[in-house]
Amino acid sequence: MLLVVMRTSWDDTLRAAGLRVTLPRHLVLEALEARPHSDADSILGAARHSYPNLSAQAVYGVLKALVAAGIARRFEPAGASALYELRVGDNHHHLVCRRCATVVDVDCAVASAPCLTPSPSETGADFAVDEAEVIFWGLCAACRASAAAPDITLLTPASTTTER
Amino acid sequence: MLLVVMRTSWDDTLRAAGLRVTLPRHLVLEALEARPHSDADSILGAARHSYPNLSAQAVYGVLKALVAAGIARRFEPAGASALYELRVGDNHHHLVCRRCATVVDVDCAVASAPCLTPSPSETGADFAVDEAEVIFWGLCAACRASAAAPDITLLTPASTTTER
DNA sequence: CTTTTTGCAAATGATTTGCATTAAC
DNA sequence: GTTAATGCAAATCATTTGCAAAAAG
Repeated sequence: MLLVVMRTSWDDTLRAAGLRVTLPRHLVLEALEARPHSDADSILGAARHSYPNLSAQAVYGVLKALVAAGIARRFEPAGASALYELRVGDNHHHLVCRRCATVVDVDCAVASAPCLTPSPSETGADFAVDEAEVIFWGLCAACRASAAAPDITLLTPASTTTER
Repeated sequence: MLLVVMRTSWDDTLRAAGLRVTLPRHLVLEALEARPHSDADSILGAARHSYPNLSAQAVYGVLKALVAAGIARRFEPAGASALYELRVGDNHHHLVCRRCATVVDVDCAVASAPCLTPSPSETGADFAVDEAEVIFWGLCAACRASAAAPDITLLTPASTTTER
């Protein structure tokens, strides 16, 4: 294996989680730090710059391990490939541009125990909610500006090929 | 094609949307009415009871047409297969049980123009939000009762095979 | 009769799985 | 030395696509 300088706090994060420190893991974490909301494929691409032999399955494996360890979070806004991010446990949500698919973080609008109260009274079902996943769909400023072009594929919840 | 009685309001709904009235479409609508939050496969199974020759692609095609026409809504909570429902345009959200995957509708907690305001002030990004997709994760009453069993696969946002 | 839908088969794309090899601790 | 991770190839699964035959209006 290549001899590379890999000594950041991420290594400690991995150890703290009981995970072995490996180059693939280090690179995936670095890629995610540089570009939050990346999918497995772009992480692979980024990591391969410094480690060409890295396999796709290794990336999937690393991501699964990170998510299981609570180091990373996985979400799947557009239905196609899943996205990952390292901001974990702060109950933030996402803003997704229907045109360019850009994802932006948004802190939860509500104060403390945010969206964890789905109008309990109205809810006929007795659920113990522990997490609220929120995705705001819309158009970012840039796309709104150049929104002239008609017949462009827009994103909708859990879909990739919807015409509007 | 089989000769079947298919004369409900759904036919008018289809016509109103400019879609031709066909048995497959009628059956898919019926299946969705009987069991909201179904995936393509269970819809296929239900529809085949009265029309054994129905193909999976036909169901996908019908569902896509219904969604495009605004008659059905598609969402994908657990990452695996997409779910469909006929409640459209009422901005309601979903409660999903991590254990049994049951999906329950919840009316939006906020009053009128609900979750369409992702703390505009805090949001650095200038987005024009037009829809908020909310999924509440938790455990339903039944699953909480029998929650004794350890090491059971629990669902998490956009994932199907996560151990907890 | 014209156009939309279906049915069938094959193709895609993201992600997972099995297994031998290799690197971490 | 053990055990956990990686690399490689093959396998899954939901969903889509291409095209000819059948049905709707």
